[in-house]
Amino acid sequence: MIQDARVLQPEFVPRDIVHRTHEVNTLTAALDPVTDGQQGETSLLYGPSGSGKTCIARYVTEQLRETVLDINTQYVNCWEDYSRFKTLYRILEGVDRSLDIHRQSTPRDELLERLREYDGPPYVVILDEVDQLEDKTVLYELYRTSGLTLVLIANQTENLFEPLNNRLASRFRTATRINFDRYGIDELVAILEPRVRWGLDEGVIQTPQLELIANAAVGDARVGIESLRVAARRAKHEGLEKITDEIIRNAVPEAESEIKQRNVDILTEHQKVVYEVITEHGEITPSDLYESYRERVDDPKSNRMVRNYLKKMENYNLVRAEGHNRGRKYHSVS
DNA sequence: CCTCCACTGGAAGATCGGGAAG
DNA sequence: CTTCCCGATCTTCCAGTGGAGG
Repeated sequence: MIQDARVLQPEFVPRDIVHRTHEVNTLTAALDPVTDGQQGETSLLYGPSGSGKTCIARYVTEQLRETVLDINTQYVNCWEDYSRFKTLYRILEGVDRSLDIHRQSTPRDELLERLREYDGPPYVVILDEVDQLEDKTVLYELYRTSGLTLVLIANQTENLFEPLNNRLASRFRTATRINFDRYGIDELVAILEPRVRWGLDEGVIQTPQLELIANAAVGDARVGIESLRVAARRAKHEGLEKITDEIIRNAVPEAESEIKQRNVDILTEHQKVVYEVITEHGEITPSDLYESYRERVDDPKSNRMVRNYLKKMENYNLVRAEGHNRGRKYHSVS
């Protein structure tokens, strides 16, 4: 059934990109100065999740690494490294300058200074989920660091630079903007096909079934690939020769709930309680929510802290907030 | 229409845990 | 050992806001 499970991982970057050629070319052009040892243009990739932003960014930098010998690249997921310190640390890691910063008591600006001292070859840094950075000023600090070329990735660009003051924000608005749309059915099928070819035994799944997946994934490649993986795993588990339509119909919702479950797993105990209260009620007002939370835990956190938890869970797409001020209600996500 | 107040989210400072320096 | 500094987490305080309910 399964030949190479790596190909079915969402992080897998294919050798050839058959779509998004315009996006690839635009990003390649923005990074072109790097091939002459210069600093590239800052670029900003934006669009809905599963539309190929991360994949394209990694693909283009991979290509650069193959054609240009003298270059450093690093991928930073700001969702995981959401603080200024963690982001800077990860970037230093990419040029092996973080070795002796295992200690936490380094002077406040040591990390940024080290980065500015860097005088090696061009350094391309991908900042994924950049809208999740809680201290956006680090963007400006990085922008002003010579030798660094930034590739920013975000879901939407609406309020991204709002926390920066106007003068700084306007600099970022001149970045090369690359818009990603949702994949169409045919495109999604074409993305799944090579993964089927390399990842699965021959003949276990046919094109019409890939269309089923593509339809259900509504343009989200991550959901599509995850669904394919779940379907193959299920078929293998049931000892089937082929992936049936029945399996696919169940695989897509299961893939979606697995993606969600991964986010639930990383919540703290208190956050999980808040999450449980919301899912049990389906819809609840802030005061009722905090009241229930208080009853369920020993040593409850403050109301303000629970609001931070809620914000975080909203970002993780685990809960939905509706209404403003007194009309606010928290919903579970179906 | 107006008023009120539940709710949000920024700011500042306290606390905690951990690692380094004295 | 103590002291100091760090990031991370959390609390306290509060200004601003706009929907509920007269």
